[in-house]
Amino acid sequence: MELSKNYLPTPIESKWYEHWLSNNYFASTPDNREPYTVVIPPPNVTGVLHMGHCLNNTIQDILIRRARMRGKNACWVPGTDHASIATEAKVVAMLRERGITKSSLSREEFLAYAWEWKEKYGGIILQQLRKIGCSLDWDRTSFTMDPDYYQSVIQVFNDLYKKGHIYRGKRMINWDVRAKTALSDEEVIFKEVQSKLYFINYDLEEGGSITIATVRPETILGDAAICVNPNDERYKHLHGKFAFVPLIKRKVKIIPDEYVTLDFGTGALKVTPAHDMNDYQLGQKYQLEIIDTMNDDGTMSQAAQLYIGEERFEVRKKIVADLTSAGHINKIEEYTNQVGFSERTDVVVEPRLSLQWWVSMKDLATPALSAVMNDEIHFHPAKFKNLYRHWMENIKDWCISRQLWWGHRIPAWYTLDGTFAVASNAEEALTQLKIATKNNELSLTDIRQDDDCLDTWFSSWLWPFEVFKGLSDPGNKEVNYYYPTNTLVTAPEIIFFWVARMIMAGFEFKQEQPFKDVYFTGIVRDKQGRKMSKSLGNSPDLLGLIDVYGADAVRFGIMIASPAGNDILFDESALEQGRNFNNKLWNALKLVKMWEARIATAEESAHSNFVTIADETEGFAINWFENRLNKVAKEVDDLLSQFKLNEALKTVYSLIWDDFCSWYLEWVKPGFEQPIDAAIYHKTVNYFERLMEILHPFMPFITEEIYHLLKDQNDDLCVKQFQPISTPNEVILHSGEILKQVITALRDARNKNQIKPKDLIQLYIQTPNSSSYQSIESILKKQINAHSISYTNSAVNNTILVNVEKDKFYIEAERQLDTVAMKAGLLKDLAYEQNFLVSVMKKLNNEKFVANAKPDVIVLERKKQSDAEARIKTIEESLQGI
RNA sequence: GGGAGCAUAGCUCAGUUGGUUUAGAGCAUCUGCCUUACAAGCAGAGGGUCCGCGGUUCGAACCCGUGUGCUCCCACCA
Repeated sequence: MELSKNYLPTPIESKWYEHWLSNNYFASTPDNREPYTVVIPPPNVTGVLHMGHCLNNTIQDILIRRARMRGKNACWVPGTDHASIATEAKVVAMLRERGITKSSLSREEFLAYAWEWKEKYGGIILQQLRKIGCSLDWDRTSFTMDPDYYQSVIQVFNDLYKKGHIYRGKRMINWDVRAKTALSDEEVIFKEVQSKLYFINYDLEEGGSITIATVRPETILGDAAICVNPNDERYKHLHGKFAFVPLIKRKVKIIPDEYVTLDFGTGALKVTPAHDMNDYQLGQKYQLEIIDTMNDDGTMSQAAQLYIGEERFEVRKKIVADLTSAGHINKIEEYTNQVGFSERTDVVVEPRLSLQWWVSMKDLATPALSAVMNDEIHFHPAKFKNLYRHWMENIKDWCISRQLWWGHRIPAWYTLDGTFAVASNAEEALTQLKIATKNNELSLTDIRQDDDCLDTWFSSWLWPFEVFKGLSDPGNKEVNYYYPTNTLVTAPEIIFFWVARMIMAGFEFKQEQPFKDVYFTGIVRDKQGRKMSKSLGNSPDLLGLIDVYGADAVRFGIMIASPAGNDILFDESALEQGRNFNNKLWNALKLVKMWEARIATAEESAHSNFVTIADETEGFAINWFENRLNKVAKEVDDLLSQFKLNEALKTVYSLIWDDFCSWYLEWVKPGFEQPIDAAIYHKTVNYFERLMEILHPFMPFITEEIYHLLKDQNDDLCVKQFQPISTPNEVILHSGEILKQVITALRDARNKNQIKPKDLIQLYIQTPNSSSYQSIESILKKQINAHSISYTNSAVNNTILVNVEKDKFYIEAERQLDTVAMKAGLLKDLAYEQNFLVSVMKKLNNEKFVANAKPDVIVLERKKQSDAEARIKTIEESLQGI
């Protein structure tokens, strides 16, 4: 079979993904193996695959594939999140394009469109995950609004309500006065605008006046107090005194509170609890009256007393004029501030108080905090523990109602007079309401369900157990087997939104932690360190990149650039490195396939010049690489156990590229058009297979392909089990390192002396233990292009001298020697060694060091000393010879 | 404003409890090679005041203090 010049990923990737799927390799069912479970952080149904997903899911796939190859029952659950805000916005936009406004539709009609949208676009991202090779158990695909899941969310709401953890409370929301709807924070766009800061005099009850500063003079009609900093000397005498709101003469108290900054405006703040978040909190603290001076369309209400029914910005102009004529305007300054605008209608957003549903978090947070602090749940990297602790210790209550239709509708029903009941369904609510209102005549048509739906996170916090129907079918076989899950892989930005809440939900509803390890990925940024965003247009087209470089190269590129716990600066050059690595593997395969065609016959093997595995030299190469393989396999395994995926990949990369390709294959490579010993060939194939095993979790496609091309296989790498790792022989490994060092030093000498690569040299070795070199002679010859190697007891004249450790090497070539350069090189080496010796002797001559340092440290320093002395002696001898 | 984190080669990062490190890797750079798997390659090399200052210690990239610069999260200021 003819192999292509370069590796061509596309057909190979689709071939193997189909093959794995048709063999059900990704499907998991409970059995007697140990489970390894990962639930995907469900992407939004609106999502299309971007770099963040790619990183996140590549990591999960590496963990899952490794677990599968380690004999675990690996189960990776896919799914999507209904993402109420994002999806509703998409659906509204789609309707707008069709000329339909949301307000013209009933809830049922709107939801029909939303489901239509979800069915059409909601699965795109899951399809895209197949492209990057994710080995997800597709039979388990879940959705946060599946019928059972939906019911569990409702049940959780009821449960928390019964336990007294859910309550109703006021909250300031973003109100769009044109669309007459609440906006989510994401839908508010802050723009810098040129405003005016008005300084307004309020008359004091005891005479005189106090001046406050505001950019919204129309809201003074809702003022309930004036607040000053308690440490502000200017106002200390006014604490507890009264002032009058201009125009309407409402009497308001002057209260001291730390909230007020001394150096802004006049240091005196008007407090308007109905129209400002912070003022609302001050109002709560001091039990101030809440005067809502605005209607839902942005006009002034009855409570304003003045300008009733007039539009807010008109009122601003009028009230400034009226205040001026009444002599209350002290001054007006230009002022630049940030003002929120509605994404939908571009009108200025009005903060408005409304009644919302809340979860009290203190009790839920307690077990969730200690689980992480006691490392029952391990955070990787651990630095996120601090952040988590700080947030959990200062946890605020969670507002769970959203003014949206797409989501889990809040299971609360109201009578006309506002009496409400929380229940699983309308019938149950009716029963409760009949009792509450003492009205047995009440019917289903008299009660109305809450219009709002629940925060998306109120469903996704159940994800780790509800994907196994842990609540809808409690104690079922699956949840008992797979829960708690093993590893959660997610971005640190949702540590509070999602991770913390899943931990709370796990303890609250399953009495058990949801996962054992949490791996926080970095944020994917562009080359300049900017976050990837649609508006910057700096997110690359991932599917396009996969087409160009192949999925394995994309996986490689993103992982090699992704240090644990740090953000990744994405650069296409990393993908090139991945593609080049693919080619390297492919070419190594081609070399081995060439050998396959030239395996030595019995006669050839009997030939006296033929090298076999039994020869010392080839035996050394085989022996060395086998040990090297075991050594590095263990390192990789340890790194992966510590979730250092990026270091693990670097280590495998270097094992394959440097140790296997650059050293080992060159060492065992037969001479030009020579056959290869069968035993060496089979060993090589076996090593190559093991390398493919180790690399498979990172680059599944090419490794599977090479695994099958190497020889006929009756299994697939995807489900193969890792071969056991034997303990490496450090002595052999060390000899290998010395050999590499000698080869490199001699090649360097060739380079520096401008000996052409093709020119053969004659090498003389001066060493006390020539036997150690005799066993590697033919490798050495091949690697430095020498026609012969001999041993000597004294310096060889007219040669290039190279020192490695205590041994001397003389290169004889048909070239004029540059003794000046050679001497300079040796002097440089000598200076380095002498300086090194000085630093060692400084320690050893220090009595305090000898008295205080650990004995093994001193032994070490003494060895450094003798080694350095020996090297200096060698160099000095060499210098004398020049 | 409150909190968290980071600072080591041109870039991205390793560097385990302070001592085999006058500091390692990959990428980039430079030199020489179209050598019979691979020029998307091979061989080799150069490159660092471990952010500044002070301290602890026999010994500091590592521990402590301080200054500077950057990043993120939360609240965003009338």
